[in-house]
Amino acid sequence: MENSRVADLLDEIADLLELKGANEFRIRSYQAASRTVRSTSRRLQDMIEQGESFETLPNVGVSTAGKIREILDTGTCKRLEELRAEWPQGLIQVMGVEGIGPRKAMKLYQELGVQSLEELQQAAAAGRIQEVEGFGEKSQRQILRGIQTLSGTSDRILYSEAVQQVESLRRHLAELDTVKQWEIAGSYRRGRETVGDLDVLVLAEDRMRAATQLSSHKEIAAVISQGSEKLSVRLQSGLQVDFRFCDAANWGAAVFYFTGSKDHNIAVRRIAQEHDWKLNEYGLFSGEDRMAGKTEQEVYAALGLQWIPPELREDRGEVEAARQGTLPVLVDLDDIRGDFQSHTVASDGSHTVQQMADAARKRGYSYLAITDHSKRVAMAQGLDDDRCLRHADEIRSVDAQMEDLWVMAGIEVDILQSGTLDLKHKTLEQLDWVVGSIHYDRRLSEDKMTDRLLAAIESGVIHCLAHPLGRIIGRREPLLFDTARVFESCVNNGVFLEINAQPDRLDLPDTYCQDARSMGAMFTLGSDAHSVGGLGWMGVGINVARRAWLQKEHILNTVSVSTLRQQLERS
DNA sequence: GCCGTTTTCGGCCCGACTGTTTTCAGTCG
Repeated sequence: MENSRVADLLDEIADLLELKGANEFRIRSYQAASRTVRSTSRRLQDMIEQGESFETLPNVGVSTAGKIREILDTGTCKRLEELRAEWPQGLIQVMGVEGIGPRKAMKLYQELGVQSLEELQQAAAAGRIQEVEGFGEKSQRQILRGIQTLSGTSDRILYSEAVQQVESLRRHLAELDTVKQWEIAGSYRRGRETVGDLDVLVLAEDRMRAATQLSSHKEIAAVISQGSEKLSVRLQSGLQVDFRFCDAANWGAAVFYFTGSKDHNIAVRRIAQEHDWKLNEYGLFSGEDRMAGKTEQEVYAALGLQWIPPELREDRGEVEAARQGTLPVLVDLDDIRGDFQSHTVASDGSHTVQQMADAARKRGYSYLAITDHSKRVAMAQGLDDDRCLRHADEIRSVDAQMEDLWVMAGIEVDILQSGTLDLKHKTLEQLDWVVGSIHYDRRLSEDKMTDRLLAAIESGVIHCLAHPLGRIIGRREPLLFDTARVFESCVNNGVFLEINAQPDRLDLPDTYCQDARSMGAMFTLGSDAHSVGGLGWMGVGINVARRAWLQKEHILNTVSVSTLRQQLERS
């Protein structure tokens, strides 16, 4: 079982306890354990096999360690089953709607018998919600909106979660003697922020035997269909995986075809049609003759195209660029020399400045910006002016000990409702790196929100606008503001736009980056790591940058430390 | 339920907004 699945079950325990009105610290404790499990780079299964105790993990004590072991052994645990028996399963989904927490979910359950999202939707549509004490017309409207947001993405999982499923598949596939070659295609290969299912191409001579071996994967909950071309299964996590069998002769064509996107395929096929050729998953054909199909390169080349990186395959001009030989050289993870957003125990991170710095150096970075929260983010124990400056001193003393890493004294300062910043300019001016971001007062009119952002950008003290949209994928809508004006102001004021690499943020998203880039914007990548493991999210951020056609020269993280110092001195 | 100890139990995440009320509960980050 994968870490993410264990984390899901711990979260479910926390949710059910919350519904019950259990001790909030106990709830938080399960959530903390879940976060640890989710973000740790060690596989729990591996830890068991190597005889290591889960109690060595932060936020995991005797009790939770026992439950994790139980979950790994049996797929669930007694405590969870007890809690599940107490309340309707659907109430957790109801709690997932923005604006509905445990109390409201319980109230609606008790007053209206709402046990599921569907029943919530019906109750809201019928106007019954606003009749309940404590609710009104606005709550009812917000609930309908919230359900819509949820249903838009509920059938897709985050890319980062898919990565874990793929890792598990990878280990299984590596052990099968029937599988000669395999590749994950689809939106996963294109690096999309969410993934609906996995398309796995498999090269095997004996397909029947391969199918049997594939089906033996421990993570499979059910086989949906099985034939000579395709095996479809559903994993325990709910994710569907389609294995498609190919031959060596059409391998490239199949990889091309199943990587998509649909629109990209159509655009490429149109070129084949111009020549009276036919392009499908079995190859490029002139009449009955297969002209190409072994590799993707061969297929593209036969059509007079450069090979197109999967991240660009969205029919956003890449086919024309490939035809003219003008595809961009996309930024790569290897180009990244540092990270511009990270947190420590000074606010809501779980590691110290020293630990974060050591981890950054281990990754081969030349610089790491420590950007803890400012005081407005009270729940994170954000820093006031005094603490901010003292923290900067601490960062600099760590920096002085590091030979080949610049630990940048920074802050993530909140942009308040008025557009002023949460800390004094005099304070911010003493720091190496200032990112500005919005966490509160999210529901302003578009005009007010735009003015608020412009004020911050024009303040002259922020280097970077962090997670500009403030969205959480599938859960929180983006802030409403005039993106063109904001991007333009960033360009004019030399303020970088962040691509926040938190897997559920990925903010700015690719299409916004493309728009901003066309206006001349420059970017930073920030893992927004809240622990040493979190630095690893950089790779997910790179996907976004690549999908946005960004090159090395558009991204500050690719410059050397000396160039970075020069650039920051000038600005 | 975890953590860090003053090693056996107290502290842990708190401030502000929203929508509902008429003084505040619930939610959010």
